[in-house]
Amino acid sequence: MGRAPCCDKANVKKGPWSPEEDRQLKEYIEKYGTGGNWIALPHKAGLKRCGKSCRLRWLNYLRPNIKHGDFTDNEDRIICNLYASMGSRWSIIASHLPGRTDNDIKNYWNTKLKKKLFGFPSSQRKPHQQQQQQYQQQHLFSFNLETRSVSFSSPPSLESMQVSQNLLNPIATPTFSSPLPQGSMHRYRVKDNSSLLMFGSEQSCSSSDGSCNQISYGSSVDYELCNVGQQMGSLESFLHCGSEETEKLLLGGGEASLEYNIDEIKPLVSPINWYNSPFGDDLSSPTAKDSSFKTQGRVMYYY
DNA sequence: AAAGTTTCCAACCGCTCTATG
DNA sequence: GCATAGAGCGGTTGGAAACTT
Repeated sequence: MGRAPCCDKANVKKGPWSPEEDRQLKEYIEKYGTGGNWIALPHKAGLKRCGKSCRLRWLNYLRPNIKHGDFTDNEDRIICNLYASMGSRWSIIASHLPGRTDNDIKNYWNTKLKKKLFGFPSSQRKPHQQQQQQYQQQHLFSFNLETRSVSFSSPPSLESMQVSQNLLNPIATPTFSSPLPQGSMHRYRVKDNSSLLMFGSEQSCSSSDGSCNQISYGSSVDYELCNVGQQMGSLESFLHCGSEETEKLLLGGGEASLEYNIDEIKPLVSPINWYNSPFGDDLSSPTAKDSSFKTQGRVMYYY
């Protein structure tokens, strides 16, 4: 047996809110508050709406001091920074941007900021299927030991994670007091004894119909790597070093989290575009289909 | 000018978490 | 400890507006 619906769906109004409904809801909440019970609120306020719908309307649109549109560069940076460290935790990200709602930030990320970051100008439109195909082909990431920068083209699958774990000697998963993204988390020790932490949820693509579920992915380096690479690559300068600073950044708190430019954040949030393959764009070569790791000079490629 | 396509965002859906009895 | 209800969250969708052909 499924759970009971939160309201009588047959007798509630759906769709866009009218100015009159807005006025009713606003007046009621300003006078009586929510009473801690959204389910009962619409009836008391004389609205034929579901409680959840009222809550959403109030939180995302009617409550005081809500800002809409025109995100500043500084807000962009904060969003990217937090997305890089914790993924799509929109409510937490919103809590760092006064006046912004999780829904607003989520929409902004999905429709504008992601494209801005990944360099898709709005005029460069591609049919949906073509974009999807391109995305599926680029299952690559590279880790540059010299610059200590990590570039993701897309997250590895769970199966390939296991292959890479064998080859890279996984070490214990570190514990952070800050919230980390949901999904898988892996830490690898690479050739020079530095280590790389990866986290995120998986993308699943169906070979039969070509459809893909959305992914959420991030990467980070741990304290050890921070310590050895303090002055070297963009990742270290992004994350800083030392437990206190790192935790601040993972939590998105503190002044330091605002000091980085978009280019530094790009490699951390991007599932595409920044790999550096010796095969160029020829991803159809037979070797590219092998599920194995190769090292080429200082750069490690994943196929 | 019309038709087709894409973008954007408000709103919905369904799930998990938490409080309560 | 279990069941239930409500709150909150992230993902998805519908449709209007904007843009392209």
